[in-house]
Amino acid sequence: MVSQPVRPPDASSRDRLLAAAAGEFAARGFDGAKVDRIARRARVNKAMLYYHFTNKAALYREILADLFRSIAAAVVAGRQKGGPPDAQIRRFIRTIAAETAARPHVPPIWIREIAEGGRHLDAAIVSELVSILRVLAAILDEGRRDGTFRPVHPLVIQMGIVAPLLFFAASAEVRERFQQFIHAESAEVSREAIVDHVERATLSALIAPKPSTRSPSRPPRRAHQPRPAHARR
Amino acid sequence: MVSQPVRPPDASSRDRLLAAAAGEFAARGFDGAKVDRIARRARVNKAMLYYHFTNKAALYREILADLFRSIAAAVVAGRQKGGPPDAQIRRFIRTIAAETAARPHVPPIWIREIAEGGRHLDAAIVSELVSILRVLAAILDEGRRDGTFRPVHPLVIQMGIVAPLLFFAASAEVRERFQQFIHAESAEVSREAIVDHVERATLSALIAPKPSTRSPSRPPRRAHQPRPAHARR
DNA sequence: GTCTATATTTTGATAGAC
DNA sequence: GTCTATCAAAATATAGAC
Repeated sequence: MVSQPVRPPDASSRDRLLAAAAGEFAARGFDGAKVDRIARRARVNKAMLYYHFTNKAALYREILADLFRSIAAAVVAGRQKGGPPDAQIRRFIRTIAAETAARPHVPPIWIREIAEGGRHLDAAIVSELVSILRVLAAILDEGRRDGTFRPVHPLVIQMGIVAPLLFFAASAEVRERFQQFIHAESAEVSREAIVDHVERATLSALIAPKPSTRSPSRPPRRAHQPRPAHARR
Repeated sequence: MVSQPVRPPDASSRDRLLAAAAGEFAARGFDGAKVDRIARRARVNKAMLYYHFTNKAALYREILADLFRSIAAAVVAGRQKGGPPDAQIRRFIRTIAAETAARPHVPPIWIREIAEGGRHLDAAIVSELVSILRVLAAILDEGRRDGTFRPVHPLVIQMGIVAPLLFFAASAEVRERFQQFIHAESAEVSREAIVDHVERATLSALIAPKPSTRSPSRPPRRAHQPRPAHARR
């Protein structure tokens, strides 16, 4: 049952194709990515691509699946470390940030899938995405029962966290490209600055207001309450 | 100097092409959009597209330019209404939200441009984007001199605001498509829920902490200070 | 597993009549 | 301004030898 010798038969062509494809898909999107270019980038003959993968779409789905699988795994692992809700939120944020920083092709691809209406997502992939959301929902619920968090839509919080992180990472090229126009007032932004802001913004939006304390120039509006999350199912 | 009769000579083919193209580009991206499909959607002969526009790229740039021009205009107009910094931030957020809600093709296109590294942006378009950022920077600066806001990178705040709003709007299709998988815990989210959250999160992250008050489970970390924004230029 | 053709389809773009 | 017909390039995919 030892399926393969310790060192896989050939770590080269298939893996190189995957790496090259990830880069190409990230930079150009599914339709903009060209099979010839992927092969060339991988320094592999184009026919090899069709030897290893059914077609362009299958190759893309493989990358998508792997991408979300690993992020979901990291998030789930983080959840298991437990701790107080606000610390868990911070960990959630830093996990996403770390994953996107470690693999630069993630943000553009993720972002594009959103814009694309999830046309390339299949059930397996969606289930990974869902498990990310479920972790967050669990943390939020814990915090709510705890009394530290106000009740919120997990999806809203998800977007508040994930969107800025992805945008920041994905926009590196635009920012650099038009640095000259952005002037000094906001030239380079460090990765930590974003992560910090997302942490601060998310948490302070989540923290249930102490009955006494008031924010300076206006009393905080009541949030649109989501149904208590137990309605169905 | 009355350039044209009250009713423009023909509101049809050109405008219909623009509308159809906006939809197609939003749904498929530049490379995924097909000229034939745009023409068909506009119920116009394909040759007409090339009569009105130089080529696919020019058509796309026209849409991009118009899109950012109108958002920038709305934001600048909002700025001129003045008021206390936090109210201005709220207005900024609601302006962006309103613009994206009014024109559903905006979010996907905007998002895609980020992922694309701004490959299709020309100087004119970038200048509109910059003026949006400049408005925000001005508000933030006002708030900082005011003592109500802590010093921050405008771009960080921009992303914290714009990214979730765009994501929410652009993800409508994905969310609906996989509603079944998201379970009840976070089924539909109202547009106001997001806008509310973005307001709350942004403002509470911005508000300079009253020396006395402390957030519950951990003292707020010092932000990574940006250089005071006066260094160069 | 790898490579050289090559088949096939799709797509952006234009010529030229009306 | 509008349409038909058509071209030429690009791009996905495969056959088949090694």
